[in-house]
Amino acid sequence: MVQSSVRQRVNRSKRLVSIKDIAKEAGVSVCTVSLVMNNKDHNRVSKAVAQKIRATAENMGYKPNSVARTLRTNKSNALGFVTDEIATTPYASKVLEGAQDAASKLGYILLTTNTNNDAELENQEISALLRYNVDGFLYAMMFHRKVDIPEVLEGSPTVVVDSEDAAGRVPSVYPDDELAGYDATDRLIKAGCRRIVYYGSATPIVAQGQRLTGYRRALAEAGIPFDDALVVEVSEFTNADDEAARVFDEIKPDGIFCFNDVRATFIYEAARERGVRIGADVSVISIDNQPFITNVIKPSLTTLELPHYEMGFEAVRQLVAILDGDKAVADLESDRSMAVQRQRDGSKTALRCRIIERDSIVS
Amino acid sequence: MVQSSVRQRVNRSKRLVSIKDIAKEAGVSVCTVSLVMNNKDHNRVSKAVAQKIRATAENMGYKPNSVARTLRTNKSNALGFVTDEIATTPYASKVLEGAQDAASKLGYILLTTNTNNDAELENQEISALLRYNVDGFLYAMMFHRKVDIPEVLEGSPTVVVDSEDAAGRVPSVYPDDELAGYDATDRLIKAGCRRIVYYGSATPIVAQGQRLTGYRRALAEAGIPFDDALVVEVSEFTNADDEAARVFDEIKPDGIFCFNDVRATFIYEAARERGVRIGADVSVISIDNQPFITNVIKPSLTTLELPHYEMGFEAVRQLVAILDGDKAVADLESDRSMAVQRQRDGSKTALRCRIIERDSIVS
DNA sequence: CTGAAAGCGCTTACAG
DNA sequence: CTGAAAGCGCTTACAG
Repeated sequence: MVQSSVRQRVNRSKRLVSIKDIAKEAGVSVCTVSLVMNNKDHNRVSKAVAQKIRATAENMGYKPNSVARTLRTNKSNALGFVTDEIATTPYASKVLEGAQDAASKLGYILLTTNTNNDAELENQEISALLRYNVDGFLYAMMFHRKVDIPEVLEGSPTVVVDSEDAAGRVPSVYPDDELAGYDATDRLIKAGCRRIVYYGSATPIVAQGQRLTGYRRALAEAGIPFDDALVVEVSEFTNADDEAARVFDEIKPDGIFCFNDVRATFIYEAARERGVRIGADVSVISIDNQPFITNVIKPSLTTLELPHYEMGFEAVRQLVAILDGDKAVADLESDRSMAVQRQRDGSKTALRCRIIERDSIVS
Repeated sequence: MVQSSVRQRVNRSKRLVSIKDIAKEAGVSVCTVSLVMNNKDHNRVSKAVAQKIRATAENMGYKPNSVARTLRTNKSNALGFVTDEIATTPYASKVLEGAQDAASKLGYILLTTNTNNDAELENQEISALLRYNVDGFLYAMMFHRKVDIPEVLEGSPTVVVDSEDAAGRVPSVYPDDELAGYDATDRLIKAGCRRIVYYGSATPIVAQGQRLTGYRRALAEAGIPFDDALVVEVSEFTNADDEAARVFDEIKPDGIFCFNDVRATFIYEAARERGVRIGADVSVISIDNQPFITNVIKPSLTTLELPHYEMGFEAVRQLVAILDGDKAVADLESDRSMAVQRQRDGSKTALRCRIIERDSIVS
């Protein structure tokens, strides 16, 4: 069936050079080699011997066998990355990228698995990773919610990504949706808006409540009274058109804060139909930063970016801190994670969303 | 720094129950247990003893230790998944999802890593996976091109995903771009179009050439003469607007086959400015199926979907076939991979792109 | 039908 | 400063 299997040499018998080969070549014992290879030779192995061992290891292209080390030490330097469903949202897979970068820098590798939102499969997959002796888990969700940590994970250090442990026990890294709501609203206020619609979500997910809270806080700070009539509950699949029409025909705001980029497209369409010019007659801001939307619609959409990459990166940082101590992660700092403001509350880490300025706000 | 580390118990000393524990409990030797656990007890262990062993294993919650097995057998049942850059294209991460599903069904796990298109980093990352004794590699690219397989991969069975090995040696799984060009053009012809523009890419990537070839084949089969003036070379970042204008003002086609959904948005914009009604006055089809584009623009865009999930799935199938033989993958069949038409040419597998019917073609 | 023994590559007390 | 020995959990000839 697969014809190429003939052509491609399957070299399973290949053995990498081992500590034993080096010991033989250098004329010492394996334990001396082990000491040197682990940099534990100070005051225990003579400089000359150590140097000779290092040289022969180099020459022979020695690479330590992680499997053997794991078996012996019960420490794999491997992390399990468990997702409910990869990439239902585009760019959510940036979480994995951030996690991979941090893991790589800290000397860890990632074993990834996908549970398809199926509890039984989830159990199986996690059990499989456990058999490979992973040191800990990233439990990564596709959007911000309260989750129950599966029982199989008990006993393994775990960090939740893009969600919060409902029980409040497992450290969780997620976007600061309250601050995002505040920042978005505040941006409109700074642009001179006084009558600001929150074109929100009809689904009571975590982000909806928190962004609304941030919206209210920004209004309060600016001395603008909160008006319930300016809060619109929108479902992408049912009332988005009608509510967008109502926003322009009845509410007539000078600023609109959209729950996400997809919802913003309905506002754009309604504005276009009415000849209302976004970025000139009315200001619009939203959350998500899906370039295929934000750059394609005219005028391009100012929006806040969810810190997917940063969540993955930060979650690994915290997990390794638990595993190996804070010193182990002290040197870890990425340019991209610099952009993130940490706001710690016990075991929870909320990451700030960066604003991406484009052309939908009146200047 | 991470305060939760205090609260969360790090249970590294925890040992899972081992074969030895079962042997002791059941009053037999470890090798007998091993035989039974691997279902190699037929005619070698008495039924009674085998059953007793199975029962105690069940009771004690025994899970075989993959690390120990790997060390002993030099077979890890782990695959390395190497990408150049995760998710520059949204939904490209579906490749990983497909790979994970197939791997899971075949009893494999995935170690994933990201090379950020950096040759040195790539080497390091692959070496790291090698130390974990992966049995083979998926070398997954983010779009269809000819790639050179890195030297470190030599000696390890490898399958290329969403690209072709330039040397033609390593099996490769990628989208059938010629057929996609044919299918898209043919769909327009079937809708009655006779003057069909190929609004293609200015960059000479593999997909561009192959889709153009498919476009020409469809025209030829329908007896429509090829006209060079109907082929437009478009860059998203420079001439897309101008060329879209030219399409309507000078070429005046009855059908437009766009290289991808992003380019289609320029056609939509130009049509709108001119009052040309897509789906009524002119038919448009494209390739990619980015729902944030295809469902949001009006009328919704008929497009061909790149088989990301299927490529990942199929690549794992082929890799495991190389590793364990065709019989090992005989039972593997996913509903989603059913949709794919296999067209084999030596070590190459081109997967057909499915058409997603929406409202941009005149009916 | 069952067990004793060796060994995969490594680390870690321990002895000298 | 260096080495002999045990052992992580498993599998695989081999002997009986």
